[in-house]
Amino acid sequence: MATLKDVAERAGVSTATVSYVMNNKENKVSAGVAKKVRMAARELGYQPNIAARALRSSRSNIIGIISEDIATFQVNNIVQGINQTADRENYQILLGDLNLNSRIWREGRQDYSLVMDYRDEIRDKVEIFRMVGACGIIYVGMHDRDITGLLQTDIPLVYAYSYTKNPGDYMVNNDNQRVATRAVEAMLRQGRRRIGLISGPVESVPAYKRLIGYQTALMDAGAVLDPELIVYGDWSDRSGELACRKLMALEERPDALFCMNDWMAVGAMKVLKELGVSIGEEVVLIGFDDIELCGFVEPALTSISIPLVEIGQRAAEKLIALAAGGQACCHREELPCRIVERETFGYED
Amino acid sequence: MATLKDVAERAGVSTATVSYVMNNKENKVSAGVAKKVRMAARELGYQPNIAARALRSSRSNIIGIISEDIATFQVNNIVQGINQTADRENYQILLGDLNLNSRIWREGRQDYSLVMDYRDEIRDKVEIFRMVGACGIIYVGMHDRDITGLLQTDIPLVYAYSYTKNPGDYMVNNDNQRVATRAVEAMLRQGRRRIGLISGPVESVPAYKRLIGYQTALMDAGAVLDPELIVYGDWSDRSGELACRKLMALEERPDALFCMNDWMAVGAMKVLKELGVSIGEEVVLIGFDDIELCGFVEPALTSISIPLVEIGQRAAEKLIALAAGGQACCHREELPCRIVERETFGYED
DNA sequence: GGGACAGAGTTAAACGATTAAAGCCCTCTG
DNA sequence: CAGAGGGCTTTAATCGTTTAACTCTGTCCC
Repeated sequence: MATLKDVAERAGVSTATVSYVMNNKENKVSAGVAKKVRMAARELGYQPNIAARALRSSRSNIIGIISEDIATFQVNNIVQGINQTADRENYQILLGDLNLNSRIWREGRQDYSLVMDYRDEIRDKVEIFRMVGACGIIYVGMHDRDITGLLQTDIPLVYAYSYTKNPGDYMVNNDNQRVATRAVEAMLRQGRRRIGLISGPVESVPAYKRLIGYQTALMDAGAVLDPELIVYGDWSDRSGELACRKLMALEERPDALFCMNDWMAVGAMKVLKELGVSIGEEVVLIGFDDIELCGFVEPALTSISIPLVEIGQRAAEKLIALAAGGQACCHREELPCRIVERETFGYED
Repeated sequence: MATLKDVAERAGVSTATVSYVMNNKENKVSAGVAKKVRMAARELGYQPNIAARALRSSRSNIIGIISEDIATFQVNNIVQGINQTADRENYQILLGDLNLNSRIWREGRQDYSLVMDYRDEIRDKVEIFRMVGACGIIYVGMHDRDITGLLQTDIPLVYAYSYTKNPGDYMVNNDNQRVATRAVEAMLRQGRRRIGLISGPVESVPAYKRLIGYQTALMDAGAVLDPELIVYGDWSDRSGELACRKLMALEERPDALFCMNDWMAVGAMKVLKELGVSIGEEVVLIGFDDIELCGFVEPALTSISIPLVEIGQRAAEKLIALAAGGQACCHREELPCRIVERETFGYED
C-alpha cells in the first residue's frame, strides 16, 4: 500500500507538499506541483491511511451512527439513506447499535422510557467514535432522547427521526403535524364527521405532533372535538385491537379511524371484521408508516409513507456540511410525508 | 483522555510495561507490577486509542461487515446477531453496505447475477477495513459470492448466510437441505402425495439445497418425482402467482405446495383464493423465512424460521476466535431451522 | 571467580499522516 | 543596494501505541 512518502518520492517533493495537495490547501502549493503530485498519487493508487490521519488530526471521514435498534423498520431505512450519501461523498460508516428492543425484551420490560439506563452505553459508543476520529455523529432513534450533553467534544451531532428539546440541535424529521392534518382533512372532505384517533403513547413526541395535526384539521373545519374519540395505544397491534373495541363501543360510533401506526391499524381492522363493520364504507381507515404489510392485509390498508431513506440522506448531508466546517442550512428540517391510497380509504388531493 | 504515558507515570513504570499488561502478555511482567498498572489504569479511566493501536500494529477490535443490503430482512437480522456478540465481547462494528438492491433497482436490472460488477466496491470496503486495522471481516450476503480472492491480507473472513465453493472458507448458514426434507416428510405423513415445489432461481445455491432436500424426502418415501411439479420463481410474490397458476393448471393438481420463500407463498395464496381452492384442506402450503407478514395473511401462513440472529452470533464468535489467533471449531456450520405452524399447514413432529 | 542464563523492566524506533515554523528565492521599494 | 515582503516548499515535531533489542540484577554451576 502506497504511503504519503512513496507519493512524495515519486513526485520529487516532500511529504508535507503531498499532504497539502491531498487536503486541497490550494494556497500552499503552486498549480504545477499540485498537478504533478496528483499524477503520482493516481499512479500509485494512493489512499490515505485512516488510522494515521485520525491519530494525528483526530479527524477522519468516518460518520458514527448511534441507533436504537437496527432491526426496526424505521432505523433500518434511515441507516440505508445515510449509507447512500456517505457512499456518494466518500465517507465511511461506523455503526453503534444499542440493540434497544432486544434488551427491553430480554429484561422483560414493556416500556421504552429508559433514557437514563442507556446513557452509559451511548457514552461508550461516543468514546469509540472519538477515538477513530469520527467527523460527526448521527443519532437515529424512535424515542425521544437527548444525548447532546454526552458529547464533551465539539464533534457535530445530527438527530434523525428523533426529537430533542434543545433548539440548537440539528434535526431531520418528517412533518408529523402537517400530514396528520392533511389526512384528517381528506376524511372530512369525504363527509366523515366522527373521526376516531388511535394514538401512540401520551409521552411520545411524534404522537403528540400528530395529535395536534388531527385537532387542527377538526377545528379548522369547525367540527366538534370529542375527547371520547381519542384512545391511546402503545404502537402494538394488540393495543390497536383494544383501542378499536373501545371506540366501537361508543354510543355514537366513529365513521373513520386515524391510526398512528400500521400495527395498531391492523389490530383495529381485525376488530372491525369481527364486528362485521365494512371497512372502507361504514368506517374508513388510515395507518401510519406504510410498512410492507399494508399491501397484503385485506382490504389493503391506506397509510402514510414517511420518507425514511430521505431523512437519512438529509441527515448525512447536514452532518457532512457541519463536519466540513460550514454551516448546515437550518437546524430543524421536516420532510413531507406521502399518503398512499389503498382500499381502506380513498384519498384524493 | 488518559494515555498510556499517563498510566505509566502514575504507576511509576515505563509505557512498554503498561502496554504489555494491557495486552495480557503475562510472561513479560511480574504479577505485582501488573496489579499496580491495572489499578492506575482503572483510576484514570484509561481506554486505549484505537487509531494509534491500528496504526502501529494494524490490528484493532473492530469487526468489518460487508453486507449486500442492510435493508433486507435477512441481512438486517444477521447484523443484529453480529452486533450482539460484538457488544458482549467488546468488539466494535464497521458496516460496509453495498446497497445492492437499491442499485439494482436504480439501474433497472432484474437479476442479481452481478458478481463481477461489485468487486471494486468490495475491494474498497476491504481496503477501509484494513486501514482501520479491522481484526476480521464478515460477509453477509444472500447471493453466492466469493470474495476470498479479494483479500490480499491474511485477515480472517467468515461468510454468513452465503455459500462459497472453497472448502477452506469459514461459513455459517442454516440447514436448508435438512429442513426442506423435514417439511416435505411432514406433508407426506399427512397423506399428501403430489407436492408442488415453487423454487427460487436455478442458479441460487440455497434454492438448490432445498431442492435436494425436497427430492430426498420424496425418494425416501418411495414417491414419484414428477418434474412437472417443480416450477422456478425469482423470490417475488408476482413470480409466486405465476408459478402457482402453472401448477394448478396441471391435469393432476398438486395437493401441497412447498414455497422457497414467503413472498412467493403469498403470491400463490392469492391465486389459490382466486381459484376457490381451500387453503389448508385441498392444498396445504408452507413458506420459507417466516417473515412478519406470515401471521397477518389469511389464512396465516405456516413457514420455516431461519435462525438469522443466531447465524450472526455464531459468525461473530467464529471470527473473534480466528482473530484471537485460535482456530474456529469447524469450517462450515449449519444451524437448524424451525417450522412455525400456522393455518396453512398443520405440522406435527 | 566468572560465564551462561533467565527474568523483569526500559529504551527508543517505528507506524503514516498533519502542520507550525523555518528556509529559500524572487520581486519590489525607498 | 539593503531590506522587506510574499509565494512556495521543506524540516521536523507530534499524535498514542507496539515491540525488538537492550540493560540490569540475581542465580547457578563448573
